[in-house]
Amino acid sequence: MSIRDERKQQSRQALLDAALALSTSGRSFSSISLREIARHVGLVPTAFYRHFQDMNELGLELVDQVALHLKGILHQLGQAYIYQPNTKTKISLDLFFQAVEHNPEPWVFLIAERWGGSEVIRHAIAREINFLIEDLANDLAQMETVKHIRNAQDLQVLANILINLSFTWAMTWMNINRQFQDQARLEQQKQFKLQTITQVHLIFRGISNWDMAQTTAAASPSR
Amino acid sequence: MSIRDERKQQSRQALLDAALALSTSGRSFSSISLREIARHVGLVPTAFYRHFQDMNELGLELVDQVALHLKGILHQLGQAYIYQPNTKTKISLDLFFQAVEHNPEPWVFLIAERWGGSEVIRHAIAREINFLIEDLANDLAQMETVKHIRNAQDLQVLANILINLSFTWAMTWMNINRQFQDQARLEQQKQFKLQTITQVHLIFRGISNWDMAQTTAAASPSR
DNA sequence: TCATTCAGTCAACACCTGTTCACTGACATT
DNA sequence: AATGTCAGTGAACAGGTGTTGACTGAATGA
Repeated sequence: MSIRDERKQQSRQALLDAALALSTSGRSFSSISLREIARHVGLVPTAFYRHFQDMNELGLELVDQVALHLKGILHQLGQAYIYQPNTKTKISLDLFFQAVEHNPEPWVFLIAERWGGSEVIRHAIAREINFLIEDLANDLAQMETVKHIRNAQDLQVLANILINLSFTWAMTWMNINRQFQDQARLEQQKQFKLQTITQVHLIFRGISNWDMAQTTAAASPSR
Repeated sequence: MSIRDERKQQSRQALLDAALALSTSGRSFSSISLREIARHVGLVPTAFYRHFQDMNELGLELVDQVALHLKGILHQLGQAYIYQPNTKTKISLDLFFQAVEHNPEPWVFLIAERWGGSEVIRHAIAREINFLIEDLANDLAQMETVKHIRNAQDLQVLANILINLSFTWAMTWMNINRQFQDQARLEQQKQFKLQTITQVHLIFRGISNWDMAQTTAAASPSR
């Protein structure tokens, strides 16, 4: 790649990063401005147009990048769970919370803008979440606990529940880390972890006792 | 109440209604303006200040009103479920979707602004959602299926799951109604209903086989 | 070496925003 | 009937916004 193209790519990515950072700092994507992003990168407003036609185009690319990242994390978590069959739920959830804490921005963006102010972005996110659910369903199919569920629809329904709940977990976790400090934070974290563990246990207890006779008819993923 | 106070109240409520309508029409609360709301009501921008100090104050009142409405709907659904023990899950979910469809705005507002662009509103919504979870937990305590769960924390965890999933159901349902028409819509609705029924069945199967020995320690509601 | 491409610049535009202040006039109080 | 209250008005402000068009100058390719 030529020097010029490389520098262009850098600016482009800087704009994307700035947009992610701004729309993740407690404000919504639809309330941050093109000028603000450019300013944050150290560019003049009009330079924005050299990279994106408008904020929607920037937003769509952001959805792509963010979804790709989450897909990687979730798959990683899924594989860790599968190949360590004796792993307790607690350890898996610890890994999850750690991943969220280590790089919160993608989670915040996807979850906040899922029902956010931009139509096209909501569409794109719904699409990506369906892919995440599909991926998770595929990972789950390899699990011992779930081996008796051979209906693809039922697996998707399970993945659907887990993905949607995990979004709430992620946001709740980050809110705890924002609101509390020191040993009060540790206490809150502990209590919340206990709750999520109970939730997972409850769901997998439902799975363990799942009746094969009672399966869903054809069903498409949620949007 | 005097004539003047009554008219003031009317204007005030008109502002609240306009704000709800605008922030529910595909845009976010943080991206609608004070002037826009006043214009929508037929008032001059400065008249806004006769009723609210700023948009945050308006937003907080909106959260109150919306949460009160949802609390009523959810309690009604809970009671209907309890006092008709033979009611199938399907009928309960039909009632739920019907309620959402009949008055979508409160759902959209609460769910979209839950992770939206305003800090104070997110706080207020988190608070109200905790109340909704508490209320639902109380209603659930009266159910036959759940009679063997006497641990208050476990009931709250169950209510937590149901509330959070119901939010996704509500939004998904409304998206289906927006994107599809006629018999394509009916088909999508049918398929999605089957999915949610499976979700509920899965969770309550987990509840039915809940082991009393394995209960959570003290746990506070999610924020 | 010279002409071309094009990321970034600069100035200017029309428009929308929140907030101020003094003002009006229908209702309320005395 | 005289006085006070206060929801709604109107003009004006400083500042932010998206988008335009013509420009500069370093990297590119012939």
